[in-house]
Amino acid sequence: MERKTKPRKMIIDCLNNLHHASFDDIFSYLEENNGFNKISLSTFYRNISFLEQDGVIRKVDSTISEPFYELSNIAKHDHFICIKCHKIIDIPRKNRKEKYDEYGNLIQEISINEYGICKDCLDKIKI
Amino acid sequence: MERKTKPRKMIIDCLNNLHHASFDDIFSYLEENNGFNKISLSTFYRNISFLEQDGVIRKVDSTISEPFYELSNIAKHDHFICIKCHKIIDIPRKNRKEKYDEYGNLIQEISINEYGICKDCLDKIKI
DNA sequence: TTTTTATTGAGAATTTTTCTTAATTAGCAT
DNA sequence: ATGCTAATTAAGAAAAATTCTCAATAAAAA
Repeated sequence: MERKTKPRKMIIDCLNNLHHASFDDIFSYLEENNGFNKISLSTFYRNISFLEQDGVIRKVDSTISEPFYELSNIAKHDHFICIKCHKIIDIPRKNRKEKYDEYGNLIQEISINEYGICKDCLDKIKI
Repeated sequence: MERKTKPRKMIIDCLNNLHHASFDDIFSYLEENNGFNKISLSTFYRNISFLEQDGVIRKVDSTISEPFYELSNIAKHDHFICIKCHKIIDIPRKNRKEKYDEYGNLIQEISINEYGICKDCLDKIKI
C-alpha cells in the first residue's frame, strides 16, 4: 500500500507552488522547507521515480534546459519555453483526440514544445 | 581547427544508416564496424557532444524511450514514435515561421512528438 | 494503543560522465 | 612524398550521478 510520507507530500507541495521545477529545484525546496530534518538523496530519487511511475507527476524534456516536472492532475497542455529567461508557460491545448495520420499511423498523444522569447523578455528589449 | 577523425566519421556514418539511434546504438555500431580497433568511451562522449555543439547531429527526447540522435543536415521535421515497437518515423513539417501567439510570446521554433501505434503494428494487430 | 509493513536515512556500491596525459594522426607546408 | 604542428585519441583515473542495502522509523490498520 502506498503511504503519504513527508517527502512525497513535500514534492507535491513544491510543484503546487512552483508549477514547473527541475530535479534540483525540487530538492532545494525540500531542503529549505524541512526545518532541521535532512532529506536523504536516495529517498528523493526513489520518490521522484515513484511519483512519476504512479502518474502523480510528469517529466517534460526541454532542449534548452534541464528536464522539469509538473503535477499531472491538471489538464494536458503544451509548453512555451523562453530561450532568454527559461520561463515555462503552459499553453492550453485544443481538445485533440486520437486520429490516423495520412500514412496510417494512429496518433494517440502529441507533445508540443514551443521555443522563443516570452512577452516579458520582449517588453524588456523594446524599452 | 576541426579534424575529420575516424570516430567522428563513424558516428555520422552510423546516423546515415540508422537515421535514428540512441547513444548506446551508436556506440555499438562503432564497436561493430571498427574492425579490431577499440573505440574509447571517453572519446565517444567527447565527440557526441562535439558534434551536437557543432550542429552536425541533433538530440531528440522521447517520453517512452531513450533520447535519440539524428543528422541535422536534413529538413526540420516532426517525429512519430510508436509505443509498441519504438520505431521513429519522420513526419514532414509544413513551413512554420516565427509568429506571435495570442499571449504575445514570440514562437521561433516548435518541437512536436506524436506518440501512438504505427501502421506496421496496426497491421499486425488486425491480422 | 499495538501491530504490521512500507518507507526512510545513511552510506556503500554501482553506473555514468568528465578529466588528464602521453601517444597518435589529420591536415598543412615543404 | 616527407616532415611539422596542433588537434585528437586511448586508457585509465577522478568525479558525479544513480541505485542498492538494511537497520531504524513511522503511516495506516487492527
